Amino acid sequence: MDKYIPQEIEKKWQDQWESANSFHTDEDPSKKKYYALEMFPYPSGNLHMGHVRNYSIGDVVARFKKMRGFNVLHPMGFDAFGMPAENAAIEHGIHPRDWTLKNIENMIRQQKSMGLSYDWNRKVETCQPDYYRWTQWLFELFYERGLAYKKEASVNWCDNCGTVLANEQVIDGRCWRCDGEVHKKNLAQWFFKITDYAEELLADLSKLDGWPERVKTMQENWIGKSEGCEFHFDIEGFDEKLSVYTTRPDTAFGITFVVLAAEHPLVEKLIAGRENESEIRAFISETLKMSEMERTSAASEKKGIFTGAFAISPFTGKKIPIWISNYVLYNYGTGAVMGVPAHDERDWMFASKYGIDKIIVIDRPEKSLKLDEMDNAYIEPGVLINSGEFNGIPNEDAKSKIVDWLESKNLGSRKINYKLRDWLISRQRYWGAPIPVIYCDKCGEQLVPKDQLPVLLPDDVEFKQGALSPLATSKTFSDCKCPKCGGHARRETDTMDTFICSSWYYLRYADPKNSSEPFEKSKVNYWNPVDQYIGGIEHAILHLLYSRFFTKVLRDAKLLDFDEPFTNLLTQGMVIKDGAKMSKSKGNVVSPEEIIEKYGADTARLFILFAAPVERDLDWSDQGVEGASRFLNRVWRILLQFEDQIKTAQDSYDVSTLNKDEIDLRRILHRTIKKVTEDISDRFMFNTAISSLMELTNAIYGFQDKPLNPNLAREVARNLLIMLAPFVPHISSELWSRIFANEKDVHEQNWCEFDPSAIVEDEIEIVLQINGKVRDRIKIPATLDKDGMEKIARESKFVENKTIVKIICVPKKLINVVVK
RNA sequence: GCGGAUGUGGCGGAAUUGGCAGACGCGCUGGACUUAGGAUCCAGUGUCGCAAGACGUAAGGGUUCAACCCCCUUCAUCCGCACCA
Repeated sequence: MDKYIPQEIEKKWQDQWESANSFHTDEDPSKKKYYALEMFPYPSGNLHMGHVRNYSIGDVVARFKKMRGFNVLHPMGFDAFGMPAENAAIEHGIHPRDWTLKNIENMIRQQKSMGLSYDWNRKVETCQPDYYRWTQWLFELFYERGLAYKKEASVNWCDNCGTVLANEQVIDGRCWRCDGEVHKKNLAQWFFKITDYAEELLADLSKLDGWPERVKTMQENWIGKSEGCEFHFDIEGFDEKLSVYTTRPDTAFGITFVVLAAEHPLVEKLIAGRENESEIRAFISETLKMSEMERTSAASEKKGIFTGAFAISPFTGKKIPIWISNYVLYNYGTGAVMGVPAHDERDWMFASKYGIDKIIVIDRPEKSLKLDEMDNAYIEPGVLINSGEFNGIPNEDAKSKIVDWLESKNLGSRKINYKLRDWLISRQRYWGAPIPVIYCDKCGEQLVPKDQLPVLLPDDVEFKQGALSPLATSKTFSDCKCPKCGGHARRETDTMDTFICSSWYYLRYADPKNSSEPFEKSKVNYWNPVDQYIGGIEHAILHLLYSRFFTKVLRDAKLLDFDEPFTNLLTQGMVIKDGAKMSKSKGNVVSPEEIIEKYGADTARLFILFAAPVERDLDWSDQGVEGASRFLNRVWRILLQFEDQIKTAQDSYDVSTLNKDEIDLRRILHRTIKKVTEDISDRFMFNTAISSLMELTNAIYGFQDKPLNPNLAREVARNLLIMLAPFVPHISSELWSRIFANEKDVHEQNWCEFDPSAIVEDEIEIVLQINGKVRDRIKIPATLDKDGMEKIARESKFVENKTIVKIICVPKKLINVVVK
């Protein structure tokens, strides 16, 4: 018997699959389609273990579904635009394109060495003109639909990256990519109007039954819907109105101050000419200097200053002092809030600090509130007091009654607010899809005509750290003709956020070579939505929210006929080692390439699928890898030991010729088929599926030194290899080709079915409990009914001399006798 | 602070509907084969106990004939959000 040498067989099978075009897919309306997709990688140059895990999971799903008869789409591509390529250009003088393409080449080589069942004919690379042409085309579609606009705004700026960032890309006040500090800057930038879809993006989360709850919760929080009302105050001595937004109109009679954000446009008017104007201005500039982080931290101190102006409460007619404070956000609601210290914790702190009045307007049901006994705002439910005609109404009911009142007096109206902001999509970088817009002095902003797309990236640019838009340094790029008047015009020199490229790639896979449109509608409607999407939790908001937005816009544009891009989402856990995420700085990185070279791809895949459930973090263990390798060697040896007998055996045979041990083995086989099938298809429990395959293998070893019916050996080998195939494709193909030499490759076989009659046992072991404690294990006929079981229990020596209170029988499981 | 998750041997983890806790793997111990073993095969391996047995799923309580699983309280760890009025 020859030895299992993965290095030899893996390459052989990879080449064979590639030359046979084994994983090529076409639309086939006669078959049920299945679209398995792993998040495409950024081409950093090398796969890391997170990729290996991601692709191993996806490959099991794709191969399994294929064996179950689905027409499977399983593509791979590269999210190829982005900063690192540009940093390489800055640091090493290599062009981002060359750097990226070289990295892609290496990563494809590594992916191929894993034996993944991708249809490589469908590869997409977002940095290629034949792809970004359609990214630009989609930008124009958004523009034409009023969903892309340019405006001057206070935006997030990362100095390191020399570009603006979307809100979603700012993590704890830092850049998602380089971790550098982000600060605010006023710039004219392009936005996508994702807020138009806020309600649908929120509401449709309920359709996503196949998504993890926590991802949906995160998106829900990010969209941040709140229902309340907006109303306005008159300002004493000014012909101005001051609007505020609140979710607590029921507390409105308790307003004792109003607070403006430092940026609020009214501030300037209100403070002009006050005797302490310079003091107020100093406060404002100090507030504006604070970083976003400091200002929005709930922990930071609430500071404020009185403007000297008064609003008039529409509820009580009283004068309400107008303050400015650092705790009011300008970009949410109206940038101004009402202060009700008795019933809001922030207002309580603020009022306490500056000696502002507090008025209780919601009273506690059990015991009346007294200000001097309170050291906190009262935010529980209660009944309105000090609220004029609304006194005595429970506060929840009062909310809508007071809004009705405001609406009837034309003072305000119901209002829904979202935390979600429009998506800032322009970037002052080179390595991205140029925004296809032309500025003409005469005709204004113009889209590049569709037949002139793509707007190609120029080569004559300078790459400099922190430089503004490298495209602006090109001699040739900016100058152009206005598509409308033909006069001199200039191009937009910003590029698009790479998240735009990745917001539609899963659609392009359906029709990757189309040169007349982004994709053919019928093809996208056949393959999409993605049936199973697999990737890391880090995209819970960013990519997954943007893709949902894109899908909805494209649906409204009638380019496709579904509402959600990803029917089922699996968020894999991280690969960690020694308790920490693998990282160069911690020195705990395990290189996939080295593992594959040493043990083979099958071992790497098997270990990573076996070591932990897919959604949980996986602790890398070199010894665990050894264990996986050991198992494959065991499979290799035991199957080849029976090779000759199996070859001469029959596929259909009379199972009544089997002896008792053989019947047991056959039972284990069919139980394993049942379990593995369920574990893969219903639960994604690959770790337990593999463990039962190990148990089956252990059971075969019981026949290592004793005769095994060749027909059964053949049945076991056939099914074991079919079940192993999605996990460890190479060794499965190799053993299959040796044992079932004149049959098609194991990956072309149908998945196995279990034989229910093989699982049935004549005699089963049940547990006898006395007062819930296990006292005995008894063998009984499987057909024995409750009465029979009870009889056995009564005759048991463990019941002797005891008074039986009750007997509980669970068929096929246990008997519990309650005694005194 | 709010929201979500997790907590089981020396370790990774099983236990699918409330019904034998610890499957499978790692590690460890012993044995076989062997010049040798870091290969392979076999056996053992939750804790205490000579044993019968008792105890045991973060801690405490509850429901139940029966609880890792359901309910209540507390703790720890991780993740997300975090002045959103």
